[in-house]
Amino acid sequence: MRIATWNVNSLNVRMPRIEEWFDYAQPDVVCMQETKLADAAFPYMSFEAMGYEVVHNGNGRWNGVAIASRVGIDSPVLGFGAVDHPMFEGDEPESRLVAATCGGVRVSSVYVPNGRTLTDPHYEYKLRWLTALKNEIGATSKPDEPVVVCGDFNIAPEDKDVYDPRFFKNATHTSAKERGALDAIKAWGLTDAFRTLYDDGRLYSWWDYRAGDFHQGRGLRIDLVLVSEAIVSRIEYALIDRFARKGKQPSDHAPVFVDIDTGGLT
DNA sequence: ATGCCTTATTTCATAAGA
Repeated sequence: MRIATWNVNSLNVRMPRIEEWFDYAQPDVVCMQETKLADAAFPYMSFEAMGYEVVHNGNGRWNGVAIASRVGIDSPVLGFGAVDHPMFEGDEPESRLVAATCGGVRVSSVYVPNGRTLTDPHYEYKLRWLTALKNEIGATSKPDEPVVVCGDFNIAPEDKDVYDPRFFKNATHTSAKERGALDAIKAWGLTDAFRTLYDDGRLYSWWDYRAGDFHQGRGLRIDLVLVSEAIVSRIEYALIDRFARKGKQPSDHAPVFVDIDTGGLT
């Protein structure tokens, strides 16, 4: 089973690139983030035409997460179901989490809040959100089950996941508290699947649109596929597909996918 | 080894992204 995560940065704008990518990458499950759509506006028929079912959690202009699957979508849950969602400024809950069982694997598509700066209220919100995610996973799954939590974490796990650690020292996406919150999620029983196959730096999943950052190798690895132990032993291949970051109207994120042998899981 | 910000909306300006 090929499972991917991709921050598409507007599904409307990206649909041609998404259809291109589905066609040549042939993913079985794709977790998308930043669809920037309300549920009613989601182009379900376009995905059906490609052979995918979709569950989407979106309420409009910002955020929005989805799971597209051609191996089934069972028991979908939109947002935080098992624990109170982390409210921010009294607003409606933001659309940053959706989960479903696909091909015998419990899959979550997550879009972790950006945090903005270390002194911005959104930074504390980001930390609260990560704690809520950890609690949600713990309340809905067991570590010995096949679990995949993937998405845009807005955290670079290590300095080698950052093009210039000096620039990002004590900054959002790299701070000790953020990495600690990610480590707490991993400590439940999840492993960064990409890092089981690749040790090198400069393997980024996001590059700023500005200043030719992509072409000059200035990026961050912030899109992660976290997998439980039952999945780690089944990893066959993984890749960050930089091709999808090139060309006409790309997202600023590249898709990341992991191939796992699901024989016997379903 | 590719092309020098992009997106949506409360649109000709602003907020957000990471």
